[in-house]
Amino acid sequence: MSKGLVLVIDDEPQIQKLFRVILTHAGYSMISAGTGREGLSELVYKKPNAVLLDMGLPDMEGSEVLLRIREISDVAVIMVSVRGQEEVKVRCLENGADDYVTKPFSAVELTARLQAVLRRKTTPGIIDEVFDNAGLRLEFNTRVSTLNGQPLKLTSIEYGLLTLFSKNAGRVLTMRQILRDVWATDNEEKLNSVRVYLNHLRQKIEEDPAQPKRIVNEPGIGYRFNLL
Amino acid sequence: MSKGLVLVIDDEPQIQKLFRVILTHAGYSMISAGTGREGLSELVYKKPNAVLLDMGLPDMEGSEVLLRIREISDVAVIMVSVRGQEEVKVRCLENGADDYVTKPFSAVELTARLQAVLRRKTTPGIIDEVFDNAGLRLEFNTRVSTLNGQPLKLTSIEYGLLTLFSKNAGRVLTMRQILRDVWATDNEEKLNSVRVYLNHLRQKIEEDPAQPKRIVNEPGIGYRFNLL
DNA sequence: GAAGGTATTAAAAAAGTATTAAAAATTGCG
DNA sequence: CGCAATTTTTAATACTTTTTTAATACCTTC
Repeated sequence: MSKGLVLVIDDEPQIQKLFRVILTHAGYSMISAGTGREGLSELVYKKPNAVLLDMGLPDMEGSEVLLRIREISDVAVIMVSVRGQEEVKVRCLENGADDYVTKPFSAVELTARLQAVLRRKTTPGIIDEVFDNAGLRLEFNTRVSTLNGQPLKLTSIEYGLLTLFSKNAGRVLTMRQILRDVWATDNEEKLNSVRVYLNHLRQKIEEDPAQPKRIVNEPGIGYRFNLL
Repeated sequence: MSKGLVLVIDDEPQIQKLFRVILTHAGYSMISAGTGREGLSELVYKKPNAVLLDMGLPDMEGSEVLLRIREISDVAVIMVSVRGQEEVKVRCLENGADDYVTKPFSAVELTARLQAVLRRKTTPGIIDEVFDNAGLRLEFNTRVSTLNGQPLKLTSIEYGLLTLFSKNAGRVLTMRQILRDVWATDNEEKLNSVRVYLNHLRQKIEEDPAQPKRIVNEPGIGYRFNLL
């Protein structure tokens, strides 16, 4: 029994082959498309559970394909890009991509991201009343937070930040997304504030704040909140 | 088999008739009295399970009758009043009335109140009308509050605040929620009043008002009422 | 080892809260 | 009705905490 159907949109045959090996080995079924146009068509007719979308396609930009996908579907999309091009990744994440992987990537990394993204998409219970992971607990209705049973004293912004993170655990949030959600602004002058507060939060919830395991930076993109 | 005997004290024959229809239909037996004096007499000799007491009687004030009743009996008493007269209702509740209905009322409303009151009176185990925590006690029916057994003298607003808090123990209430519930307004100019009253309440219910343990502030949000 | 982004820290600024007292409004009572 | 007592509001000031700002140090990658 397949774990799900994955559509790979990539024009390089070797990469296609690589994906096929990894995905089938991990228990997924895979269909492929070599162009953005073809990919969109496959999306409509085969209704895959997830899409792996290469940024560099012959007929159109990956980010353009993403926009078209989002016009018609809420399917899980993982962008596949080469190193660099951070601005593009950021734009894609803000335009609704669920995650991204950078070539070269390992099989473990890819399947882990895929699994995480699928779980988030298919579990409707993310509107949960409590977040609880490895000793960190948030009760959203009472606004109580604890770490290993001890009360966590959080300021209003710290709480907002942690709430945003916990509701998007495993995914990368761009600085802009954080600013918009917590500060309700697009004003880039507040970027420093985000960093200061991430520091505060790390001091409070990381075992070793100098070696953060939960709130990790994705250089040039933003931050990822990991489940432990 | 009757659900119980109800004494109606009211001087208007039509109202008497109305009560009789409603009560007998709901399965109660009913006796009536047209004056306060007559009502008290009936109470002594017939020992009803509940009394419906009209506020406007020819010989004496309803509140006066209530006081006389309470001198000799613990019977369930529901006051019947016309709309308005809030102060009178409050005073009656403080003087031991179990509930009140406002004319005009529906049959459903009356029988529901009656049933609730009788259940409370006859099953002492039901304490959902009481808040009790670490020496602080509120009886919502009678509007009586005590701290370590000593009567707490609360003003109307103080009582409203404390009721709101006790019914939302453990969760943060925003200033706006407090304003809406206790002051019935969204007018932000009243924010200071909330602070002044929180101060009053703390003086009355906190062991050390300078180091409040029950009513704690969540800066930027509002206040949390903690159970001890 | 320069450049770009990131982390850390401390102090300044802003926002929010506590407390007090007196004025205004309301209520209870003769 | 009108006085006295109480409750509620207003306002001023002191105080605390949060948030921002800004300067400096730190990594990583090329």
